Amino acid sequence: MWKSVLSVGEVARRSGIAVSALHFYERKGLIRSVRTSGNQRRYERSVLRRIAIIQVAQSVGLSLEEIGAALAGLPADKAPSTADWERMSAGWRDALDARIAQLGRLRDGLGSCIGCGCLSTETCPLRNPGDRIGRRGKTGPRILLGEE
Amino acid sequence: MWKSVLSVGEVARRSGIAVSALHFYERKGLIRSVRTSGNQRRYERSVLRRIAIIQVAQSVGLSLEEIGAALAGLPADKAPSTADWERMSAGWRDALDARIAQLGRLRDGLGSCIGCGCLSTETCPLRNPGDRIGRRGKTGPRILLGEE
DNA sequence: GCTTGACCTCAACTAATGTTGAGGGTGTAG
DNA sequence: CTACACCCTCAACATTAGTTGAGGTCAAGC
Repeated sequence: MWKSVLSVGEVARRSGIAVSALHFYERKGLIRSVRTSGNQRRYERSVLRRIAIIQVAQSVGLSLEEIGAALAGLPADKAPSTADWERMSAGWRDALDARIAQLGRLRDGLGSCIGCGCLSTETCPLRNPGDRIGRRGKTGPRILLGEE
Repeated sequence: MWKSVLSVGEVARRSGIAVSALHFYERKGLIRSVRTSGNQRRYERSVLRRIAIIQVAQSVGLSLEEIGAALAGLPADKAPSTADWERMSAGWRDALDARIAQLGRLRDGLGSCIGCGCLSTETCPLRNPGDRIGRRGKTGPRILLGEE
């Protein structure tokens, strides 16, 4: 017999995400589960795809909130369509491009300042890059992408 | 008369760093001050250079702890030598290069997967990049650079 | 000498992304 | 039917990088 639903432990093993993190994602609304009569979580297989997307998006540098927003636009308990995935990943690729360009500018500035050591507030390109690392809010983790 | 020392407010204005953050950096050992008879902080002018370095290093993606370690190797209350700066910034540029390359691989994977939507755990390059974003510890903010 | 703005410390709070542990229920193989 | 692995909730903790506020002090101009 083929299992059509998965327990939280099975999802954890298959996805490499800790059970506690799966609970957390569920609280945040990123994934959903149904419950057995005994209140245990059971997941559709499509949750694995959803988790895969979450992992990729995290490695791109998105916050869970942003990922949740992106995920909210697609079917909750079916695998996303190719078009859905295409739209999301294309946007992320663009964001990555922007981030890469930004880091490139930073590196070039660093290169041109090596040996100069000026760090002049006025003239040093490193001091006035015009694009410091973006943040969400004033505190918390730095994110990888500039503001969009 | 030319001021040889600066109050915390002056440093804040000149560096663009909040007073509370300067206190914080001091607690973390990144910067130092002397005190007046009335217990107020007074900074050597060289602290501005040090803060500039901190800002650049943060925009490169280093944690304050890493920055502190790098800063620990150079004179506490003199401006760092050109050689000091050269050594630090060269290392950071290399780290940036590595990070840029990593993001490039991620973007390429994203590009090749757009329209495929596979995300197969086995075969999808996005799922097995071999270089997810580095972290310090298991929790806390993502950092921008891979492990070194 | 007094007022006003700048400064002091310390504790508590923020935010994101989870983990850990206590205390107790579930499900299934034998 | 019983043991044992697995699952549940909820609260507290960890980490980074700070901010905010309360309660009190310092310094400088008038």
